[in-house]
Amino acid sequence: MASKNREMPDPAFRPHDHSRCRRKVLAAASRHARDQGLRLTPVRRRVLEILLENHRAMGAYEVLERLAREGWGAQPPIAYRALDFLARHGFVHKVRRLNAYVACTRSTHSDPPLLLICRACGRVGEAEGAGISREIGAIAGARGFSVERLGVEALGLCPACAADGGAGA
Amino acid sequence: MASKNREMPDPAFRPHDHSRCRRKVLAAASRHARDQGLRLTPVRRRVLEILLENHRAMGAYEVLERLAREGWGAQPPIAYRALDFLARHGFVHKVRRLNAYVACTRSTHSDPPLLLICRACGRVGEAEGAGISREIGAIAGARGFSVERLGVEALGLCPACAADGGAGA
DNA sequence: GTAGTAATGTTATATTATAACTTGTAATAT
DNA sequence: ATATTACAAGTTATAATATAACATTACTAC
Repeated sequence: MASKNREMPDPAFRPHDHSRCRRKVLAAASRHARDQGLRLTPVRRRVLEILLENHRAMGAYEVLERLAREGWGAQPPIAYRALDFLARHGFVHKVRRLNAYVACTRSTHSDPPLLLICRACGRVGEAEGAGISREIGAIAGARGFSVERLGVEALGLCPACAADGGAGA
Repeated sequence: MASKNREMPDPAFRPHDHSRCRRKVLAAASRHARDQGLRLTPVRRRVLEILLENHRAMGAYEVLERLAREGWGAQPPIAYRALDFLARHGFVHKVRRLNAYVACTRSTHSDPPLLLICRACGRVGEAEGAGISREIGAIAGARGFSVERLGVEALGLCPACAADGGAGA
């Protein structure tokens, strides 16, 4: 077992072999789509690839611009529909604080992650949120509230930027 | 001690003496502003009052419309500036999932709450998030990420709407 | 191959938010 | 009291984000 993710810092914040990282996620996504009977069509796949180019979140219009330059439709719904599909099925996460989208790089597309947003470099990491989710569910449940969807976003400084003094990336 | 809030369901989801609820919060806000040297000016106070009319979140333009009808400026910055001020100082919370604002009804304006958003009736409750915040801080910290701001939003059904079968309010 | 369904393309517009500058108001120092 | 300063409110304009509605194309099941 080469990696035991539980106590590893998120790769998003460390130098790593990103082209491998990207390929792995994409392959996993393809498999997941096939298994679930989801249609990971060319645009959708391309949007995922674009988001996977780095660990930053991109706005819908930024994605759209890329698509347009590559010959896809140039109207907002093109990007929004692909992003909505990807988000609905857990391939990407919507970062509400940024009105932007980031590719999910975790192995599971099920439970919602804890998003770690670096305010200096803009990179977004994901921590497993299962424990937190359970706990929040319990707190809410004690108040009679049943949680259906959960979003947890932390804004702060990633290790690298904290080392830089928090000023820049 | 009349109420021990820790294991009480949020009043937002139960019938209660709302005019008392509202007055209490407003009085506490005034006190807080005075103590902190914050200028709770007429527009700002009025915006807080408007949000306090019920436990739902309102969009900035909805607030603006109210202000305009009451003779205040009718341009977006009027509303946004008041809302930004109130949010910066914890008098209201921005509900990112809704792009809307809800008055904070907790006694403390310090730590970030866990927002409970009912998808059926639109009411928003707040649970104390201190424990959760600590835990998230720990998880992030273990990855070298230092959390500065945290947002936790749960979408689901409040007790009343769950009893209704989740269809309406 | 036809019918039904889902995805894409396109036009138009709605919604949310901010920049930049002007005018007013309140606190502070003299 | 009045000049100075700083902050708040008003105004104009526009930027950024998102969706509705409908036409066309592609895939799927029969």
